[in-house]
Amino acid sequence: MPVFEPLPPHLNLPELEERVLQLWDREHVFEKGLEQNRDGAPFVFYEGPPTANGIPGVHHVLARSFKDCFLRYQQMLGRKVERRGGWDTHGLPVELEVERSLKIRTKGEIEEFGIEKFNSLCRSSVMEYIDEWERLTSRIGFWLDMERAYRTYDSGYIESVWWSLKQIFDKGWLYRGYRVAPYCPRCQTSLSSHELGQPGAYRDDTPDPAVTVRFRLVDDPSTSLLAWTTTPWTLPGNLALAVGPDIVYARVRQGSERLILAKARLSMLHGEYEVEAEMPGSQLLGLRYQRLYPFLPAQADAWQVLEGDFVSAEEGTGIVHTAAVYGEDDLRLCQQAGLEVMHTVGLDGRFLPLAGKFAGLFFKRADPAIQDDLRERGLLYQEEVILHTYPFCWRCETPLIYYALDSWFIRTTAVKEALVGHNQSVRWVPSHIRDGRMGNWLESLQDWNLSRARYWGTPLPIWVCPNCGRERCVGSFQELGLPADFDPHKPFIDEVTIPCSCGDSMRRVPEVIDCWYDSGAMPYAQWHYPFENREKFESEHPADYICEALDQTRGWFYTLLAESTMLFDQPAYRNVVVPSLVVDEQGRKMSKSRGNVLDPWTLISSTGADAVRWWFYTTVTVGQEYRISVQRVMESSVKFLNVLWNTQSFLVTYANLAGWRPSLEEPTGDHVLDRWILARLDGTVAEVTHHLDRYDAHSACRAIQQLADDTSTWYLRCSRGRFRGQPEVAAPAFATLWRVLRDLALLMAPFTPFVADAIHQELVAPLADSPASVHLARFPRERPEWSDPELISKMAEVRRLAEEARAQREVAGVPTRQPLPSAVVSGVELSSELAQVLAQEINVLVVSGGPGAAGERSQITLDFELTPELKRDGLLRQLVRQVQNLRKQSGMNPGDPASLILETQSVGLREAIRLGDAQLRAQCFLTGVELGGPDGSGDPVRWREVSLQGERVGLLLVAESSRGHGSDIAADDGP
RNA sequence: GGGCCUUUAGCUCAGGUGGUCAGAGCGCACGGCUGAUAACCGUGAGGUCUGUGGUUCGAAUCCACAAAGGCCCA
Repeated sequence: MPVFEPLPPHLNLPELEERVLQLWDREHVFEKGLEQNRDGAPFVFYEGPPTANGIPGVHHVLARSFKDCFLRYQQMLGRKVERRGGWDTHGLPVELEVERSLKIRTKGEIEEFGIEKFNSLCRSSVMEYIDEWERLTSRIGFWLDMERAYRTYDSGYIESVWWSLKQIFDKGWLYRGYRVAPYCPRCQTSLSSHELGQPGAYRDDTPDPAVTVRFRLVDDPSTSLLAWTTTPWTLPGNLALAVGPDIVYARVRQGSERLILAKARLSMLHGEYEVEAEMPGSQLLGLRYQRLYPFLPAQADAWQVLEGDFVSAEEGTGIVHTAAVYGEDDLRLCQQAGLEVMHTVGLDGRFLPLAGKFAGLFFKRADPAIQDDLRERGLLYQEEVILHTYPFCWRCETPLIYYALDSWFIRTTAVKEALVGHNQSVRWVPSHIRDGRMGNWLESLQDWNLSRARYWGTPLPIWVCPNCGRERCVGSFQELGLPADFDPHKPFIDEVTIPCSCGDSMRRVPEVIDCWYDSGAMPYAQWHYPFENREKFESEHPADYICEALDQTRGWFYTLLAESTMLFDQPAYRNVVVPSLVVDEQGRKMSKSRGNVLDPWTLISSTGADAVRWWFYTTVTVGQEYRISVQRVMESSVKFLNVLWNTQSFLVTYANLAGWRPSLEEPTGDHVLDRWILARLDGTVAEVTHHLDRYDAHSACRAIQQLADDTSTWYLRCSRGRFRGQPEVAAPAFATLWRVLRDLALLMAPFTPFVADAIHQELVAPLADSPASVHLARFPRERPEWSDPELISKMAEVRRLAEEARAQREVAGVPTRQPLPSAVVSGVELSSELAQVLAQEINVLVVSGGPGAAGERSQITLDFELTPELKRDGLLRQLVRQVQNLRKQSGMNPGDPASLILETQSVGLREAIRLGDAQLRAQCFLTGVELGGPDGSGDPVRWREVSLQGERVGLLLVAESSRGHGSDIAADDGP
């Protein structure tokens, strides 16, 4: 009865993983792991909620691989690691999906359809692919508690969000204001950045008029300020001109008029001119000019030159025309100057009645009319057509208009310093994001535009009295007398009114909030804080660790930080790992239109999830792009998982053959190779721990891979003889290899949870009292008694000398199989054990030390003098090799008895066989060696003619166990 | 227009704090080893470490500028 389960000859990873999944399921390994660490110190992880209204892609596998490995690591250290899943359920993308399915495009159509029905469709749409998500999550081995997952549309979740908004409202940080947004006058809605990111939203080479306009000075109408704009339709709304205070301006005479513009832009003048004066922009401030149109009501501070930090002298005239409500800079400037801002164009994109002869004109159509008008009045200095990038509505292709809309804001700028400070305390991986992408974002922080004039979202809990204008922010359902299970979504919540102290009824504002606020609220809202779980939340916030892709910097990473700072004056997470993008083999972004999207299921079913995970960890450092393909993942898998599997397979084969059994006793490690590989193991444990504590999976995995490689290509290679030797020789080697593989499985468990557990099941499970899964075991710890840096560096030297020796053999034309009498090593002191390892590896009888100064590069010199005995040994070794080859090709297993019939004319070979008979029988598991000829069957597998040192030799191998039905053997898959 | 990242052999990528750092793997050619192996080892072809300046006794490594690609924001 073999101790270890015999292994299939080749590793079939997808199949193996399915078996491990069944084991986890059967043994409740996930639940047991949580239970086991119930009293451990919490390691808090926040799951960034995805939206399940689309199918998951390869990039989700990436993020989830990184999420998983650090959680498994911490759990193996004994920490209590809850992993509550969550779903992001609100927002415009959800609405757009439903709009598509209903084949409607505008808000009017939604309201006609009915908000209640519409929102109910949104609610189900958002969970449409939830099964798919759960299936993939489980298949890639990401352990996540999906049964208790939070959902941002749950009433309790929304109530927590309301609570938080009330905190912010009470601090005076929630206010109503204007904001300029790209707006589609046909769909009558502003577009989110998400929609602007849609392919085709921005179009290069859009032709637009570019006009240079004279603004005549009030005090001297023969002198004009020149301003340049590509949106003539905004000119009737002009309120001010802006100059840069440090830009140098010039006043020039041209014919009978004087013009003022930036000195650096004089080249745009046509015709002769004469510079009369130069001045900095600061000297122009306050200069008053005649307004172009009398449409807007007069106000004291309008139509003068103001200072604008956004003005540059690289385009136009260096003087910027400002219509307050049609540009972000414009709005800011006019508000700072205390101007009352007003629209000249309505929400339908047409000029308002106040616009005189332009009233009713669609804004784009007004361009030529306004140009004609200004030209006739002599105010147009120059006009041309330019090509530039301009945004269009991705739904209806209408050119967008930057338009100031009424909106609610959170005054994040009030806590800017705290945000910057808390961000500094976070460990970012890769580190540059902290001061780069995130740091810069915080430096140029704007107030958070919170409200959305949409339908499917958390309703903004602000009620306003139409009579007296009183505003009230509601922070709980109880305040409204609503039950806990009330559905607070539109349209239901809009029917709830509050009596106002003035006697009228307060009504809720119509807006919902930015769904990013929802996701940023998950630390507290997932626990319905502060209505429930007060202590739990307060003791576990901030999270130890989060992980999402790079695109979340200004998304979730920011909203978590912002809300946590405003509500609790804390960061929301201490460590954040940020994997970059997954792109195709050529480095291009994956997109449906390119047709280069790699389906995660295709990938996993051909390579296995562990291969994909390992590839993600090892291929590049976090932060770089992942150029993925099935082929590439496969290559990395062969390099590591396959090698490791074969190492295990070797142990299993020979341990079963020798009847060796594992025990919990420590390996004795007397042999230099055992001491060496244990020292390597110890060093690797130290290294991996060091890297994982710093959230560096890449370096940790590379160290593990190096150890696996050393185990296979040096430890095993050099130890093969011992494994086949007598029990007292073999046992320490088995014990050492077993221990290395066991600990490798532990080290790998966070990264390749399937293979690690399969190795554990194979090697460790035969022991009594072993953990039911590698994931219920503890992570290895350093063993100072194994540490031996000196031996590690000496062994590196031995490996280098072995290479040099092989190179010398090649030059001399003597194959490694031919034993040589001796080699002399100089420049390095080798112990006799190491000398023996080297001697065996390069096949010489003796390695001795020679002269050579310490410090100089070590060298080796081979002695190529052959004795008849050595020649005979070489011959015998070549014969052994041929017989072994024949055995393998015949499908025999090591240990299967066979007898050999051999035909040769060579006296030398006959002599070698006679003297080496015992060795030949032992190494090749032969029961008998006879001289004879072919059996006449002509079977090329059984009867083989080979050439040994120029002599023709015929070999016939007869398997003992299968005498009489030898064809069964020949039918095996062979070479 | 702004920010961040990347640019090292045909391909994929390593190279804390500047001084054997010019490397590994894959691929190719030739040879070798091997009863675990789709493995391993050796030799060879192939690189002005994107370019240009600078700091330094010395730079792939630090600084500046430029080019190409990617991402985010506008």
